[in-house]
Amino acid sequence: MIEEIKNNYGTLFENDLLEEINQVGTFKEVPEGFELIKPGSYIKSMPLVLGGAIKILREDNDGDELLLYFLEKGDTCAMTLSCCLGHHKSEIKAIAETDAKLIMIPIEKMEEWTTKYKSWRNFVFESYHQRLIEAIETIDSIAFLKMDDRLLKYLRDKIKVNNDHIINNTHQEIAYDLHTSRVVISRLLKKLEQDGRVKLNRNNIEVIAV
Amino acid sequence: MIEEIKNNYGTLFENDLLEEINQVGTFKEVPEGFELIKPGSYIKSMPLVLGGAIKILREDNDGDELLLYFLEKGDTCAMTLSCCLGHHKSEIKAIAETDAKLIMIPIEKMEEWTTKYKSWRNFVFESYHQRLIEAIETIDSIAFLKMDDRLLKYLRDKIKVNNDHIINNTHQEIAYDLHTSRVVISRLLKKLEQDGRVKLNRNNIEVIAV
DNA sequence: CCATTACAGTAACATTTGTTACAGAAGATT
DNA sequence: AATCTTCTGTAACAAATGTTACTGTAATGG
Repeated sequence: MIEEIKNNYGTLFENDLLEEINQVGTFKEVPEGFELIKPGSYIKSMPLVLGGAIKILREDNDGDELLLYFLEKGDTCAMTLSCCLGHHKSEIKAIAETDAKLIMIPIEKMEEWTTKYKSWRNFVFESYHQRLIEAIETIDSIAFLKMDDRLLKYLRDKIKVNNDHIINNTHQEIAYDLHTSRVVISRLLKKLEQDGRVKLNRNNIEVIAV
Repeated sequence: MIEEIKNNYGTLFENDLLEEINQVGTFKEVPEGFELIKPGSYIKSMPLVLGGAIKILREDNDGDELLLYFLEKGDTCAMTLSCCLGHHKSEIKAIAETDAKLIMIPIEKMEEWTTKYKSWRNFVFESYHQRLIEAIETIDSIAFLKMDDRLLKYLRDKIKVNNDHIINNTHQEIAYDLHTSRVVISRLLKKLEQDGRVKLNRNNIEVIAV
């Protein structure tokens, strides 16, 4: 495992810390679609992403969803962080977007390392900063963009995290992520196809230019 | 000054730290409407709020605005924090919502204290957590609520931070904060007045029940 | 006091987004 | 092959929000 940790975090953390992560962390491999965090649950360990992508969603009381952002390798979930450190409940839902590899760090260690390792502290601060910025970018999208541009941004993000120009999702699934209706997405995708920017198939969207 | 610091942060910080804040912090009093942070600027000191309220806004490239959240006494601005610690540019705009009292902490001290004081570290983590949650609540509002409910939430927040049931703003100003048009706000406020929930005057909204 | 400006009210209309309903095609199941 | 289910396309319509234009009235400044 140590090799994979070094690949992703080697430049960030000192050797002592890498060694500790290797000692106390639990390696975890999850399949696409696996629910890592349920809203309202308490979290006892924090994931460091080694590979694959994790989708972070917000869910309202009616069960309506909205995609907040994706985590990729080298990332960690700031919400989980703060839930662990502050002993708050989870405010979000996390689903494996692709098959993913993680290391789970027990919450006691996180607190210990915060005191012990400057690099860990910086990592935690930097993670918070990144997530706050991503949350604000999400706000930008919803507040300032119309649905057509939000869809384009979504397609771009999907391509990036999946590293593939083919998006294997139904229109309904996309509608959930963007918190709109299936018909709206179908309508906009059709428009994009007419403009030659995507090619639509069943369960599958081939992105040509977004 | 030390008394005011103790009033707001006495339970949070140990005496040594309070003393240091008193030593190195600069007391600052700003009038309502004062622009504390411009988007895109670099920030060299971090504000701790002693009194009054600060409004944190997001601005897009066209100059369109959206209210993110308010800071009150005992709060600090997580975006500023992370800008300082990570030496990033400001992503937001901060305006004094009311006359406000602040202590400005030089950025070098912040980093020093992060190593030195556990209470400071926890404060910083807790601030990040709060701001992340507020950002997510803002996302909830925009994504899941219609404009009428967003307006109600806005009125409630205003009452809270100003500690006054009279809101001294024009419809246009409210429209800016919620990123919509003046006509829409006038329309919705009129509806609220007809329902007996507010009383409308020039430059001034008397909130009865929201 | 008069002229000017800022603010609020309202109507008419455009646009965007959401909803309902239905049809046909693609897969899956038996 | 016949049936069933899921996914997509489309039309028609409804609701929410945004835009333009014009009004009257309150406040302001000479």
